[in-house]
Amino acid sequence: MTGCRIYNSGNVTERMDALKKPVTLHDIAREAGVSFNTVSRALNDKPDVSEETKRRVLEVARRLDYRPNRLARGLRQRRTATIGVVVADLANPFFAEVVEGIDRVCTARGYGLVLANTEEDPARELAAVHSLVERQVDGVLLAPTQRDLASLHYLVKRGVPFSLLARFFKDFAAQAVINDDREGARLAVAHLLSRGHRRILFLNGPPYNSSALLRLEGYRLAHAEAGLPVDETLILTTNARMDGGETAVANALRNKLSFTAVFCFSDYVAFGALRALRRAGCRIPADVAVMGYDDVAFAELVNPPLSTVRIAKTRLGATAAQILLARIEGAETKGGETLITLPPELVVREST
Amino acid sequence: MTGCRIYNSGNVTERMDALKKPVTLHDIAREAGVSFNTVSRALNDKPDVSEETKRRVLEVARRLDYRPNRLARGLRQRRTATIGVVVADLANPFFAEVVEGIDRVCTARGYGLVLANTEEDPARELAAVHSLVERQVDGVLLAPTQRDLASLHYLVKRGVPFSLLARFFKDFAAQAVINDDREGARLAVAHLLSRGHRRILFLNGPPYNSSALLRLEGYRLAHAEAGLPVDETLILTTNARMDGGETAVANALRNKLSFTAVFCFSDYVAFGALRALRRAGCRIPADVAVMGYDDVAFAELVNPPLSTVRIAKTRLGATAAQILLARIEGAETKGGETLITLPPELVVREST
DNA sequence: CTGTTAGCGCCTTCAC
DNA sequence: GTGAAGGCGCTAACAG
Repeated sequence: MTGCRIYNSGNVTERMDALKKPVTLHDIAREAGVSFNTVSRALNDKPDVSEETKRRVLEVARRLDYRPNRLARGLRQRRTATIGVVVADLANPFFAEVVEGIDRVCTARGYGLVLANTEEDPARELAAVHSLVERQVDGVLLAPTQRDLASLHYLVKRGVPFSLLARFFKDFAAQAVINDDREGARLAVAHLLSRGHRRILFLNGPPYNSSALLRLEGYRLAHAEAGLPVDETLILTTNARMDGGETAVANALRNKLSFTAVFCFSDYVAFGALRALRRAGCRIPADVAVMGYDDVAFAELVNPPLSTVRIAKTRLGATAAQILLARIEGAETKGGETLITLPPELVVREST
Repeated sequence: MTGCRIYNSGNVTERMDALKKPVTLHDIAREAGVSFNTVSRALNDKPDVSEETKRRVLEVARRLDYRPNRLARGLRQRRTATIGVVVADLANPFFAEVVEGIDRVCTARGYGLVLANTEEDPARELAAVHSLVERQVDGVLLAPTQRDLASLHYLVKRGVPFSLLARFFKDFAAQAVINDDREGARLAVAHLLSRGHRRILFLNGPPYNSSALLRLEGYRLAHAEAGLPVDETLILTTNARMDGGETAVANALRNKLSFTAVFCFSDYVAFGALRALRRAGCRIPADVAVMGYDDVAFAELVNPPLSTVRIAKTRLGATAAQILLARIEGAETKGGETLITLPPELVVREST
């Protein structure tokens, strides 16, 4: 609080201006005895300025603790060194880890992050994108709800570069970093089948979600490869949250659906499924086996440790950030599609 | 991609300007046949403008899909309708849930969030605060590393309102929303003592952390109330992450430290402890009981379900956001200290 | 009720 | 090498 106190001795006005207007280029210019844009050049390390004045300017700037106003700079330069990140649900550790990867590369390269949450609501997604564009972010990283293309259309219309996180569109060319969901699901289901399971409940995500679609293909493929039929009644749609898994399993149980294993859209969903199963007195994996997807940090800690499919989550985020920054800093116009697919990895623990 | 395609028919320049400069007040003004600040007034719903022109302006704005440039607005108004959030670790579900609470009230009141991660590194904390101030955020919500006061001093010097999340300083007056850590720890340890445990390993956080300090007091208090001595060798310091709990327990076991229960600084730490214990073949709670703190969503899912102390996490975040916004929108200068303490709640599950 | 004027703080172009 | 204008897009004063 020392900086707040107003001393009677000395120049009171001097003392107070810590609270008032921040120091600007003009203040430095006056103090250093040069014009205010010489200061600008010195601070930005531009060529046309003598070593001597540059030194003096930097010294004064440091003494006055100058901080550039990024709004002004952004307004002038048309770039803000910030990127917008739109995810579905921060409470889901999957996204938290993806954001960590994003944060790592962005911070390292001097970019700030503006975060927004959609809760899988397309209206919130569009609102978030609008808000980010209004804030003049240099680019957007987005896990789209996929209910519609409104937010993406808006981004291309405004010429804002973006990359998709973990999801992509078949009929809309865009950069995206995804996981090989079809293969991951195939691995998971093949594992379950190899353990002798024949009735595998599939708690999938919503059909407009590209991961859900591909994982369904993987589910079918694994069955086909084993020469086994698929019972369509075992394929359920859930929201991608814990409560989704919980209610889906509770319903399945109540409806006397018969199954010996459940494959979940995500670990997060699987956690809910575990809870419902446990509550119903099922032993895992003796009565029913459970598989998740993502390999979130907590997957190995739950009871029993969850078998799952690992996605390199921080790498996914980091990669998406890298290709986005490359596009931002390279040729602005180089739109085009780049689909980077990360390999999934089967992780067998004790729930299967 | 439709908006991207350039048609040969029609006015090509017209078609392309979707990619070029965004529409501004001037564009609307020209189109609507009024002056550009009449547009401003109409859009901001200012009193001095006729219903008729307002209607027309709004119509044109909507047709052109106008979005205000928030940099320009912020520069002019000296407020940006964004608040900065600085947390220690997004991978820790505790912070993820706190941020959810913050997000909820901020989004509802039209504020955006700029997020930064410190990883408990004071240098990163200071850098984050600098960056936020440069971006002219209207206020900051901060979980300080507490290693020093540099970032807080900077905020008061610049006159940026802020509130502290979950931590506070004894010798530095500031708004903060915290949990009653002393009481929470007392409840937890009393519970353990009542179960007959006499040698309770305490995996505390670092001593500069206010929660760690108070929880230590609670630990001692519970012992005192029971008329029991405290064995100082049972009090360990860990970083506040999963790996901290894991290595601390591993070391304790290797050093043949004798204990029948372990009380952890957080659920996150407890998860690590569980892992180490399990690896060493300990049965929980038969061989050693484990308690966490926070009651994170996953606490009830781990093996065995974790006894812990509940903090109202989203409420903590939401409350902090509310008092911050109140200060921002109310009298700017009303600094002062407000310490809001949320009550903890003992949650007994199967790990004790 | 509406238009004109003047910046917010910074960077860029163009003179000197 | 340095300084003097001009303007990014917007809002807030003051005229009319």
